[in-house]
Amino acid sequence: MIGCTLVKKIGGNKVLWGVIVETEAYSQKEPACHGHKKRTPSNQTLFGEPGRFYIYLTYGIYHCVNIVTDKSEWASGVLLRALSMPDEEERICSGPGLLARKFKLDRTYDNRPISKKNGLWVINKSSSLKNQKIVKTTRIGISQAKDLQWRWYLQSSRSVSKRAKGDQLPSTKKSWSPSIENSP
DNA sequence: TCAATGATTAGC
DNA sequence: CTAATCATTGAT
Repeated sequence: MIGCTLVKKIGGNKVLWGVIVETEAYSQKEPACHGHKKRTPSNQTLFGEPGRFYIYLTYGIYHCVNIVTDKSEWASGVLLRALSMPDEEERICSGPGLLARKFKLDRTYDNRPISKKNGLWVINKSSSLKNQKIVKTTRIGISQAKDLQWRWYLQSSRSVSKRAKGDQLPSTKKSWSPSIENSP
């Protein structure tokens, strides 16, 4: 999903968009996944059709946006952790809660299929990241299965929420940011 | 390190 | 029913 553009329709003919630069994977087979134990009304979207948004409230304050993956009856998804937005919006979506806040996404968007018709969709623009390095590392903010390296981020992006140990973006090097190429 | 904040769940 | 937990964030 890294390099894909998340797009939300806002009002008549305007859209809000940003490029996904950080993600995490979750699977029923490991204990950090919401669907690891059992299917409930709150996590059922995760067990449903792939290609839908799974959105939940966390810590009472923030929402997190996921894309359901794999197959029905098997809980798995990708958490969108950070977006890079055009121009002056740098680091405004650097964390899953901030991302959901900026795009005003909540439970009303839960279980919606990814589609332009529904006002929230994703476009594959990952070819714009040609020759760009993707860092693979451990997930953040979980208490179980901390060892799995199921977090990925675009090394050259300043919008990544938290960098892996030892991975500092040199101030001399120009960071990656979205261009017209990534626009919907 | 810790508080804010509320839905959800484990346990009785 | 109650207490603990939680895929977070921002401030210290």
